[in-house]
Amino acid sequence: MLERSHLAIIAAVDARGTLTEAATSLHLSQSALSHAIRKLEHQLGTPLWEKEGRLLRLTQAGEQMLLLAKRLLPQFEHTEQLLKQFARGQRGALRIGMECHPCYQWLLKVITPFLSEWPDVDVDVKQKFQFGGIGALFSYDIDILVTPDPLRQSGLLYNPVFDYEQVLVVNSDHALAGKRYVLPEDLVDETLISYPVERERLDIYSEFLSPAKCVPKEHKEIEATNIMLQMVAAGRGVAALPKWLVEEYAQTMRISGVRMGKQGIAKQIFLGIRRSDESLAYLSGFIELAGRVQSFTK
Amino acid sequence: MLERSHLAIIAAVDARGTLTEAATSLHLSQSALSHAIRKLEHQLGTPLWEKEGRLLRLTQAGEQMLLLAKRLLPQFEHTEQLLKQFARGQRGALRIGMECHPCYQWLLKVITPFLSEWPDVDVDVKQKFQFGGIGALFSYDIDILVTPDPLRQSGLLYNPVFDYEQVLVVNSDHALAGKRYVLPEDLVDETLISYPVERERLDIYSEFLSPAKCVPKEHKEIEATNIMLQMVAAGRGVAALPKWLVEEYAQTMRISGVRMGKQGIAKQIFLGIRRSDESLAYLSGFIELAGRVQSFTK
DNA sequence: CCAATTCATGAGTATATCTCATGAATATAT
DNA sequence: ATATATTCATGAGATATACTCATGAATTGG
Repeated sequence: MLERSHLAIIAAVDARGTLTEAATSLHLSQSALSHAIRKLEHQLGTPLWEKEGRLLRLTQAGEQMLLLAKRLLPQFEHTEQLLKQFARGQRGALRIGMECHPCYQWLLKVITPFLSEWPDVDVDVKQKFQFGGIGALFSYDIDILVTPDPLRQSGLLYNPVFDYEQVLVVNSDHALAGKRYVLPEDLVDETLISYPVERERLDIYSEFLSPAKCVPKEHKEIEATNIMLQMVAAGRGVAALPKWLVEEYAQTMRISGVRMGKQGIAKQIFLGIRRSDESLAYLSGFIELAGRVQSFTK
Repeated sequence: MLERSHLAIIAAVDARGTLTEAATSLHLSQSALSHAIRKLEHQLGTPLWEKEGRLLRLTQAGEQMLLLAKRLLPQFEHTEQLLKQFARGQRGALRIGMECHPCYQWLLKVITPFLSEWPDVDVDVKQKFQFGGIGALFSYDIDILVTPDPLRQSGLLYNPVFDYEQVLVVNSDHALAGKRYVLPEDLVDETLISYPVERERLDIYSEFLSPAKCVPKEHKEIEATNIMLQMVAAGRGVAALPKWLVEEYAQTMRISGVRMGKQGIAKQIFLGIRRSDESLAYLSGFIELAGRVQSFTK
């Protein structure tokens, strides 16, 4: 069977002119090459070289093989380079899954430096999962999951990347705007605006309203953070969002954040990965970078 | 070093799904494959597969390698096919050199059946040689030499392919047209038309005129056989050509052939090849075919 | 929960490959 | 012309590689 080593031999002999020099360039003895050639020619049933004086000249069959060598050898080398980069974790595709709507703003701040620090790693962000974020991790649809719920499972690894407080966002002229904190009862006459996810996954219900058995007067769902805040600024409702996000928007919009409950709602964002990917350099690179960005936004 | 066998493995595993089936398809034991994979992954420094349940799934590095395999393996196979054809002598390029101008007509009759009998062999005909026909053979400019002069040399092999008589061609109304044979003296008032080669290589000089110390009144050189005969038919001169060729043209032109000297000039055409090419099937095929065509033209 | 199937592993063997020490043929220099 | 250096070829022995066999551990489907 024709092997890469055979292609290397024919290319080396062509490049160096003599068998002896080709041998040294391949870190082999001249004898080894001679034997290898003899064997190959015997297998193929046709000579690849003919002796001309004390040098060798390619036969037609040899020319064909040289053609193949010149075509294939660079491809072997290229892929070897690529695999070396994979081995060092320098190259790959990082598919990020999001289970935390407002985190998108934060994510962008991580992705920008990541892309320049890992120029050979492609990044993709996905937000919809058929079987939830963890399912997407296990089914290799994504490589890293941004989530506030670290559902510990064997095979997964969670890294906390930042803490924040979830606050109520209201119009700056709203009666609740100046308060130190709001109580569940304060919202029974309000219109609540949230991302379109199940209520069990909204902290304002699970950690604030539901324990007090309160519900808002109305509940609207809006996908885009920006629009959501436009609505709040227009006095059309209230929302629950990370404090840092609200503070950012507050510079250009008439909105304010108010603590929910006396203790406030403390949240934490985790990056989940498959344990088997733990050694991937660009993955740990991403997580490390995410930690740095946290302190920046604080 | 990445080898073809590695590409074969990754392709087989991809095609069959399991390592076990891939092993049998490669005529190897499952253990052999497992060892080979382990070693390769260790060399590369990166896993190519990850276990998923009891099956294997490709990593990103593995995907890259599979891509390479799907690209390169068919090329290996194609060239192997080609080399097999070379080995059987079914494929090649036959470069024919001509040292015999009128033989071109005859050669065409050989080439036509040859092309259909050896569909994978390309044919090329060359007529000009820097260092003569034999030099062209030795320098691999041509593979077969059509010549009337078999200059025996070690390393060359000559095969006679046909005998013919070189005759004088005259206009049918010429005074010499009806004669049994002409003598050198008959040509001293004639215009001789020949191919543009040195006189020593023209038989009409070396074997007919020169021994009798005769020269024609005039000597013109014309390259194309057809034009040469047009001139003869128009009574503008006489020429020396193979008898069979003259007889062919005589059917449509007013020309006749006349023997030169009482014995005539007997000629023989040889096909010369390099001894090292003796085993090339398509070469012996050509020579054999040339012999058959001879009897056809006789 | 058992039987079947998967891949992994260690040890021993077979095979292929390489090196060393030559030889024969050819080219180059004296 | 003859010596000398260089080429590729070859045989034998050493070394490294690859393969098989027997078995184990993990997973899956009935």
